[in-house]
Amino acid sequence: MATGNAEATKARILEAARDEFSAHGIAGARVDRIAKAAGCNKNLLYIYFQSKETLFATVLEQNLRRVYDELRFTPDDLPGYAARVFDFSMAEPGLMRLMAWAGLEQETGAVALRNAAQSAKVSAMEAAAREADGPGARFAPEFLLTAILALATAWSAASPFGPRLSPGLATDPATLRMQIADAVASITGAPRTGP
Amino acid sequence: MATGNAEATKARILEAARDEFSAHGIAGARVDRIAKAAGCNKNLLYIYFQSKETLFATVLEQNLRRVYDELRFTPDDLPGYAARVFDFSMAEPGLMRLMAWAGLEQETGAVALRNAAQSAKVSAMEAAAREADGPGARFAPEFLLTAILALATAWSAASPFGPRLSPGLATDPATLRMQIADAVASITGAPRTGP
DNA sequence: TGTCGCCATCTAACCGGTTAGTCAACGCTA
DNA sequence: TAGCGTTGACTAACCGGTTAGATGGCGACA
Repeated sequence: MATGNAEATKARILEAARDEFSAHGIAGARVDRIAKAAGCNKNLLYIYFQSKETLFATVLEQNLRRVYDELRFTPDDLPGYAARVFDFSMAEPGLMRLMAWAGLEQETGAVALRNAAQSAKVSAMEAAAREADGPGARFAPEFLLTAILALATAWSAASPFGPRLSPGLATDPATLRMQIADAVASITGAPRTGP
Repeated sequence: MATGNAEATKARILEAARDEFSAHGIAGARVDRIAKAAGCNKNLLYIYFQSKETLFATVLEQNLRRVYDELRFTPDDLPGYAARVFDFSMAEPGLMRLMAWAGLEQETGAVALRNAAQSAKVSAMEAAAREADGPGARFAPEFLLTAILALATAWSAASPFGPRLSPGLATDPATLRMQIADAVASITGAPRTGP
C-alpha cells in the first residue's frame, strides 16, 4: 500500500466517508473513524480534501450525481418513475440518509445541482403535457414532482414515517412498489398498470 | 433570578433546547449555547435533566405529545386530516426538523409513542371503513397513513424536496394546502372538495 | 422581633477526554 | 536522487460533564 495508488486511496476514503456521514451526519461523523475505515492516516483526508465539510460536500455531490445518472426521468410515465425512485431508495438506504442529513444541516453546496435537476424535470413534464394535449393536468408540474418524490421515498431509511413504525410487519417491497405506482397514477390521472 | 422559579427555569431550558436541537440536531447542538440562550448556568441542565441525550428525549417527547394533542385524526375525512397536518408542518418548522433529526439519529425513545399513535390511527381507519362498507378501499390503512403523512409534510422545512428547491417562487400555502387535500382525496377515493 | 440554620436554586470555575487539523520525516518508485 | 504517497506523533481548542460554593427566602426558636 505504499505508492502509486493515490486514486484508489481517494476512492477508499470517499467510500468510508460515505458510510460514516450516512450513519452520523456531518456533526456526528468522526474523521478518525473515516481514516481508520479507509485504512489510511487521517492526514491524507486533509491532503486530498481540505476539511471535513469539503469531504462531505464531495461525497454528497458524487452520490447525488449518481442518482441523477441512474434514475431516468420519464415525464410520460410518472408511476413508473415513482416505482424506480422507490426501488432506488430501498436499494440505497445510506444514500437516502445522506441526502436527509444534507437537507437538515445547512448544506448549501448541492442545492444548485438539485435545482437544476428539478427544473429540467419540470420542463420535461410541461413539454410532455403540451404534446399529449389531454384535459389539462389537475396539478402543476412542481407540485406533482415533489409529491411523487415524497411518496416514493416515504418508506426509505431516511423517512420518519416509514420503516421505523412496525418494523416487523413491513409490507414486502414488491407490493409496496405497486401501491406507490398506483397511488401516483391516481394523482396524475395516468392509466393504472394494475387491474 | 435567585430562587423560587425552578419550574420557569426548566421551561426556559426546554424552549432553548428545542431551538438548539431543531437547528443543529443532537450531535451538533452545544450545551453551552442552550444554557446561554436559557439565561442560566450550564450545570442546571444537568441537575434538571441528566444529560444532553435525556434533554433531547424530553424535548422530543414533550413536542411529540403536543402534535398528537393538537392534530385530531379523522379517519372519515383523510383529505381534511392531510390539510391539517400540512398547516401544522408549516406553522411549526422547528418541530418538523426536530422529528427529522430524531429519525436520523438512532433516537429510540419516542418510537413507542409513535407506534401507539400509528396503530390507533390504523384501527380507526379500519373501523371507519367497516362502517361505511363501500367498494373496499384500494389501499391498506398502513399504506394510506404513511402516504398521507409523507404528502402532507413534503413541503415542510424538514423535507429535502420541498422548500429548498426554488425558494422564491414557492407556491402560496393556501393553494398548496388545497392541492394536497385534493391529491389525498384521489388516492383514498374520497369525494373531492373542489370542483 | 431578631437571627440562626436549612434547603432549594443557581453559579463560576474547572476537568479530562475527545476532535479537527498540522508537521516533519520516511520509504518506495522512477 | 527527486518527489509523490504515506505515516506517527503532536497540539490547540472544544465540549460534555462535575465540583465546590454563593445567594436568598423561610420557618423555628428565644
